[in-house]
Amino acid sequence: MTLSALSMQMKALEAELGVALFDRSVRPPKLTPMARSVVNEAEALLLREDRIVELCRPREEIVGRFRVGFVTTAAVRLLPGFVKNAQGAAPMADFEFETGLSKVLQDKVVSGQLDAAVVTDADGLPDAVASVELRQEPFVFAASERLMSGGLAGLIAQHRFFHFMPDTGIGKLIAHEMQGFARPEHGKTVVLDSLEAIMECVGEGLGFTLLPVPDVVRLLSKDVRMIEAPTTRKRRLVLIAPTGGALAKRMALLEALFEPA
Amino acid sequence: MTLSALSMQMKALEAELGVALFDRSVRPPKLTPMARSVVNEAEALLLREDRIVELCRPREEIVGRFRVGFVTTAAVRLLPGFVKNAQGAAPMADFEFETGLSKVLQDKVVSGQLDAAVVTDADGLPDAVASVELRQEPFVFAASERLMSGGLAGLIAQHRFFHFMPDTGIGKLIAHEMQGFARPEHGKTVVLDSLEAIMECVGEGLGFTLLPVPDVVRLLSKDVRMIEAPTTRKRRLVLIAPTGGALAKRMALLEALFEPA
DNA sequence: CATCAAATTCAGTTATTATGAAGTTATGCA
DNA sequence: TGCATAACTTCATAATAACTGAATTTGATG
Repeated sequence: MTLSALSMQMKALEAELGVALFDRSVRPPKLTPMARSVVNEAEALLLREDRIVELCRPREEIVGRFRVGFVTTAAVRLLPGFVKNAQGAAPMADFEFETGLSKVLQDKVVSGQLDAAVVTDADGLPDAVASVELRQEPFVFAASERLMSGGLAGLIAQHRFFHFMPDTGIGKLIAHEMQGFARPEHGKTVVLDSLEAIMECVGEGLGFTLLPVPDVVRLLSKDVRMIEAPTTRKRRLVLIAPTGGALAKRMALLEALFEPA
Repeated sequence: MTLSALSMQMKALEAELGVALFDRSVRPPKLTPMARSVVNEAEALLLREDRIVELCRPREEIVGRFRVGFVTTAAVRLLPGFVKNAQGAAPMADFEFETGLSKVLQDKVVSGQLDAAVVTDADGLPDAVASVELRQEPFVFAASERLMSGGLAGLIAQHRFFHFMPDTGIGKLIAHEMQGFARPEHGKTVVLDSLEAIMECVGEGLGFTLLPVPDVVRLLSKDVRMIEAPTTRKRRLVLIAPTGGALAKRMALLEALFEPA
């Protein structure tokens, strides 16, 4: 850079900021106290600018701000561990989270509103998303010990059934399994959208339910016993991302963030 | 800004950073996760840029990074209060400090290496500096009670004199005063460059000294008594700044930072 | 698959920034 | 103190970067 160009820039900056930055009564011109403050700030500014370039340097690590969805029933158990793992294994990445139903999250992944989501894979995934399986969770019947005297068949035939939302991922699997059992016609099924509420009712001896093991275990109260479901497909928790998207190639890295501590 | 110009800037930024920022397979193009991170950083960057402009906005307050000198013998007492006051009354300013002899600091103010300094005004100040008086400190004789029996005249005539550096601001005033007293020819004067050491010796009963009141008081040990000096000029602590400099007009604001809490 | 709107590319223009020569101004030495 | 010198600034001009509008390509919609 020419001295003349520098001089013009100096003048221009003084005009722009509206303050005297240089004391030209001496040679070489010296910085005013105000200018020293400006330099201070400016150096910090340039350092931050470098951080953007640094951020974009190619590396074997997840970098970016990702929007990740968690199906409500899994968020409680998977999200805390994810945040913790991300802190250590993906410090250059940050995440925005939202929870919702599997179907909703899946649509948002397809439409690009989410970069990835953890959903229940009940009836297959569209081609538009790539997926990896995170967990397989078997279903169990759960009921108070007092209702168990008639065995599984008696339990199902005689007591109230607490059914988690039949139109959700988990719910569809539950409904499917229940078709194999004879059930009284009316008034014996209660649909609820809260795992916590279901398990509370079960704990009170108000009936039985059929849910994935980890949820039952997490919300278990004393006197409640579990009976393995004989035929049900397991609940598959899968991580999905748009096919061909940047994340689809990084799936393994992202998947690692879901490992139990 | 035209859409075409925007498009070109988008492409240029991607080339500069070497990463894909936009997913152009959809309309409107959407940000990649990496781009969202970049946006995050960039917004913070712009905010900091505004801070520089804000810094330069004219206001009735001291703004800038100032280099201030404190004469060594005053730094102990004045600097802590100054820092404290500055925190409250001049939050937009910051300061670099150095300590040294009055003469050295004064030269640095004249040459512009310092923006201001607190010095002892022993024999007048050059035209090149503006000044305000911060403190007037009378001199006192100090000696152990045991040496006081012969009064001031006896003290001076018979005991060892601890003389603070005669070539400094304070030292010159001390030397001037001592000319009015008859002193034994040889071996009775010890020159020291440390107020602390002098007062320690005086405390041990090894002789007497003549120093500004605040320093004596600060370092007083038991058994040491003070006698007011009869004729001495007081020590003047003055704040100086280059004449015509930016600070010379703001002297009153700066002076306020030296007010006792 | 055709159509339309949206985004990009390209060529030309304008605005910004840099250069080199000429003119000022502080500094140092007689 | 005054003159010579080097340092800085100013000005005219050249180089570069950014912008605009028309033409083209490309994703979205029926």
